[in-house]
Amino acid sequence: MKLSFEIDPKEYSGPFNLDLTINSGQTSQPAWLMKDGYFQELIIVDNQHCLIKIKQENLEGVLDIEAESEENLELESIRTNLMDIFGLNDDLNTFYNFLRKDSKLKPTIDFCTGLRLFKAHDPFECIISSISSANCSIIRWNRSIKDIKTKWGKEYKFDSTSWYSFPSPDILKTVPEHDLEEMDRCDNKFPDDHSFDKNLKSCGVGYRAKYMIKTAEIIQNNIKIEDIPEMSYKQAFDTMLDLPGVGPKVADCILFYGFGFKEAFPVDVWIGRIVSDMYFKGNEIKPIKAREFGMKKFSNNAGYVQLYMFHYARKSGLLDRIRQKNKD
DNA sequence: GCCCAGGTCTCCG
DNA sequence: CGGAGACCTGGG
Repeated sequence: MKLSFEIDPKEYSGPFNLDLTINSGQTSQPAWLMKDGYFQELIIVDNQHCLIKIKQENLEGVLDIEAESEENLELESIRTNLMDIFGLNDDLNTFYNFLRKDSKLKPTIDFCTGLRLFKAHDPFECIISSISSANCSIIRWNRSIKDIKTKWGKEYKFDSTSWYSFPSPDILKTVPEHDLEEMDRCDNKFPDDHSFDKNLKSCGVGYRAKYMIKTAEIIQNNIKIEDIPEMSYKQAFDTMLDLPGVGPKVADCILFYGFGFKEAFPVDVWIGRIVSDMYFKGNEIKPIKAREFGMKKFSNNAGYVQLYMFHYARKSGLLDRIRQKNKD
């Protein structure tokens, strides 16, 4: 099934910059592939995998969307999904009024106009990729996620291009952790080239491999992912903390980028330093304190403020100054 | 070849 | 509870 439709700016409140939203380095998922002028990704709609191509000709214009799937899908389901993924239900005008009331935050608007939450299209993938992102470079964990998809995901072909879904918890919980385990499982029927590369460590995830397998198992056995959005923030946070490889920073990333909890304030070293610089005269405060500060001060806007703070710091030169200061 | 970045876990007081 | 050190890998 193939269909195309548009989303009109009248359907959402405030500006939207698709390119900025996809490429601002938000920690939920690798950026969507840019090809033939469209951002493209395989997403899940009504439990079906569906290839989305989306384009924004100009910032005031409509979004052009093409969708393709093996089964028939409701256009309205796809629209609802995309509105959710790109934060189009968030009222940016109201948010900007909030930013303008804080002299420290007001300047972020000019650097971030149209930047929205880029929400994960698959919450389980978001949980695993957030675990792989901890203590790891963006390039490395993006590559890991791609590897995991090609090794254990299901293949979908559209226009002779192959797309791979992210494997479900019941698949991921059974994958071999490292090459020795993979070898043990193959009953001495070695591959011709004697290479063992269908194990998690071969995807470059390092010591996080065991966390991911255990997390997949816990989710499969003890957690209903669809219950999480119904929980209070605190309850959801504690649920995430029980997963191995998930600390406060990763938990908040999962809650904000994966489930859309707006009161989460994920603090990595950089956000910690930015908060220290903007609100504590450069006196370095501990990440856990920065988190408490952000949640209290920004409440339901905390997630978005974090997003805007980081992008602003990158573009305004603040981040470079902080970097320089930390070298001395 | 060596050192560094980057959150979480584990261990120790 | 708070602090210190280990953890895996890619890049400079």
